[in-house]
Amino acid sequence: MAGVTIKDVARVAQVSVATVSRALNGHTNVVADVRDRVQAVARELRYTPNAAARSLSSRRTHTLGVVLPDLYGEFFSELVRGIDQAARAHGLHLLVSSYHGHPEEQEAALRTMRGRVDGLLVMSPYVSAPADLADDLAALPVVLINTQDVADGIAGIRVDNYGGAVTMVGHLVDAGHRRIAFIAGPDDNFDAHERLRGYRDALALRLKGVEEWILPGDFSEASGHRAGQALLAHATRPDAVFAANDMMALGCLFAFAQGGAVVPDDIALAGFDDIPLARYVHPSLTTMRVNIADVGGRAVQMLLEGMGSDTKQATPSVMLSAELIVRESSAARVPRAHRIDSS
Amino acid sequence: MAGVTIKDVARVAQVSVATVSRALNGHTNVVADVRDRVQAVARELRYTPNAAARSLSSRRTHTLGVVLPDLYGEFFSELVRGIDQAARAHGLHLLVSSYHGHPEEQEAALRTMRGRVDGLLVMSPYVSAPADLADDLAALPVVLINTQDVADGIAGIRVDNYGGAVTMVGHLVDAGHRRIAFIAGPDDNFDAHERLRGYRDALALRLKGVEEWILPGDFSEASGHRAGQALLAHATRPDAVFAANDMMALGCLFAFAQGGAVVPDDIALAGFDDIPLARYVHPSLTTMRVNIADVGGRAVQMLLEGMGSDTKQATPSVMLSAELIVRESSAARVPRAHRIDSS
DNA sequence: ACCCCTTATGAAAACGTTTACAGTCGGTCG
DNA sequence: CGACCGACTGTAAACGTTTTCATAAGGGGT
Repeated sequence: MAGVTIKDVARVAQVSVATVSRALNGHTNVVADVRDRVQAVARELRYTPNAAARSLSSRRTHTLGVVLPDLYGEFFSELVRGIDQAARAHGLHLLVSSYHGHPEEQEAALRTMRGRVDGLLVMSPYVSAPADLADDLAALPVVLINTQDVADGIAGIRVDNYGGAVTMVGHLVDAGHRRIAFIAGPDDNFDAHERLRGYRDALALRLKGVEEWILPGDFSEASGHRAGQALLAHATRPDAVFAANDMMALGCLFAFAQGGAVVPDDIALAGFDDIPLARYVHPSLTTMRVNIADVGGRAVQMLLEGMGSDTKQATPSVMLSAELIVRESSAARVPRAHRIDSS
Repeated sequence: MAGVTIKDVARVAQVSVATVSRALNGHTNVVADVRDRVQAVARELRYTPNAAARSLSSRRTHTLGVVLPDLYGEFFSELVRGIDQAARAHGLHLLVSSYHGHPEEQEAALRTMRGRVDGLLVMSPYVSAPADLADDLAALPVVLINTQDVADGIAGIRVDNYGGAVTMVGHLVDAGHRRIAFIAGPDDNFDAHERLRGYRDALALRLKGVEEWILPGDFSEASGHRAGQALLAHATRPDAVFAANDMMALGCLFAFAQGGAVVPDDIALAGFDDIPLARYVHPSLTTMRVNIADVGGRAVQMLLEGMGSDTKQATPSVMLSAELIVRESSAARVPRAHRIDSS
C-alpha cells in the first residue's frame, strides 16, 4: 500500500500532522519522547513522504535538472557520472534530459523542468546561442557547461579548448612537423569552433609562412575516415594531422592503415579528448586529456554555491585546462631512411 | 518571474481556473473560442504549469525512475541512452540514480523515488537478491533489468548471458580449440554467474574429458591483465581464452602482447559485450554482441505496458539473446608451422 | 409551450505537505 | 500570588493543480 500519508502516522502516533512533520524533519521544537514515538510509527508504517506534496509546499524539489544535447558516447557518460556523484553527495536527485541534437527541443526540455528542479545544468554546444535560452534560464539557478556565454551573470564552466588546441599544435611543431592538417568539427559546435581557432592562432604564431590546411568533419568517426582518405589522395601529404576530437582521429587512423600510411613514421596523428580507446589503438593516440567527470562535479558545486546565495556570484565562469598526453602516434619526426623498424 | 500560476492565466483570460486547466490539457468540453483565448494568454504570460502541484493532484508524475548500480562505462551509458530515447518518445522524464556499488544505498534510492515517479527501472546485478527489494518494489510498477528474479509477477528483461556463453564456447570448439580457459567475473554478479555457467555447461557438453580452467576476475581490465599473465606463466598454455567481458579480454590481450604471445596464432581470445573498443584493438576482438540500448528501450516499453493495465502482466519476463561477432582474435586454429605470416 | 438532455462553465473540494499562528501548560520572576 | 515567558503542540492556511459537482443556457422532441 503506497497510500500511507502523514495523517496515518499522526493518527497512530496520537499527535497532529504538524508534529509528525516536525519530528520527521528534525525540527527543534519537539520533545524527545514524542519524536521517538513518531519515528517508530513512521518506520512501522513504512511511511514515505509524498515528494510532490512536499515540494509544492516547501518550494524545494531536492532535484537538479541536467539538459544535454545527447547521451551518446564517452563524453556524456563521464559528464553524467561526475554530476551524479556530486549530486548524490549532497542528497540531490537528477532529472536528465537530452534533446537528441534538436535544439528546438531544448527549450521544451527546459520548460518542462521548471517546477521539477531546484537548479539546472545545461550544455548547449551550438554556437548560435538562442536568445530565448536566456529567458528560459532566468527563472532558475543555472550553470552552463561548455557553452558559449549566453548572458551576463550566468555561471558557466568550460574546458579550455582553445588553449588545448594551441598546446597540441605547439607539440606537433616541436616534434618537427610543418605541414599540419586539421580535421574540424561541426560548424555549429562551440567546442569545435574553439579548437579550430586554437589551431589557426597557434599555426600563425609558430609557423609564419605555413598555410592552414583544414578539412571538414563532424566529430564522427566516419568523417575522420573520409578526411584521412582525402589527405592520402593529396599530392603532397601532410607531416601531421590534428583531429578536433579522438573519434575522428581514430577514423583517420583507420583510413591511413588501409591506405598503407604508417603512423607516426609517415604521418603523425593527434586527437582531442583522451577517450579510453585512445590508449588502446595501435599506435596509441596522442591527445589532449579532459577530465570530464570533474567538469560535471564542479558544475554541481558551482550550482550549489549559486543556489545558496540569491545574489549572482561574482565569479560566474570557470575554465578547466586540458592536459597534453603524448603517445606513440606523434613521435618526433625522423627521416624515413633512418627509421628503425621494430618488426 | 517564475510565479505565474494558473490563476493569473484565468484572470487575464477572464475565465475560471477550471476552464484554463481544461483548455490547456486538451479536454473535450471547452468551446474553441475560449480554448484559443486561454492558450494565447498562457503563451503570452509564458505560463508553465507547476509540476509538483500537478502530480499532487493527478497522482501522475510523468517521470520514470532509473536505479542503476553505477554509471561508469559503456554499458550504463548505452543503457541510459536507450531508456532516455524511449522515455522521451512517450513524453516522460527520467530520474536517474546510481548507488555506486553500495547495495545498501539501493534501498534508500528506491525509497526516495517513491512519489516522484510513475514507474521504476531497476538493475541490481547482485546474486543475493535482497528480500526487502521485493517489498520496496511492490508499491510501484517496475521492470527489472539483468536482475535475478526477486519475486513472482515482477517483470524483467534480461540478456541471455548463459546462451551467449554457450554459443561462444561452441564457436571456439568449432575453431579447433580444446584447452579453453575462462576468466570469470565478480562472484556476486548475476551476469558473470550466468556466463560462467554457460561456459561450464558448454564445455561439459562439447568436450567430454576436458577439464574446466577458470581464472578469477572482476570485470576490470586490470583483472584481465593479471589473468593473462597467470596463463602465460602456466606450463601448458591454453588454446583459447574466453573472458567474461570485453574489458578483461582487452587486459588479457595486453598481457599477451607484452609476453610475446601472438593472438590468435598462439592463443585465441574472445570476450563478451562487444564494446566499441572491441573492433578497434589489434587484433580485433571476437565477442558476443548485446544491444544494450535496445534492452533499455524495451524495458521502458514493458514498463509502460505494465503501467497501462493494473493487472500484472502475463508475460513477466523477456530474454534477449546475444549475437556472436567473429573477428580476428579467434581465427581458426592452424598448426604453427603452416601459419601464413602476413607481416 | 413544457420538459429533459446536452454542453459549457464556474465553485469548491480534494491531493499531502509545510509552516505561520495560536493556544496550553508548567514554571519563574517580581 | 499573579503575570509572564518559554517550550511544546495543535489548528488551519497556504502551495497550484485537477476534478467532481452544480448551475446555466440552449435545443429538440412531444
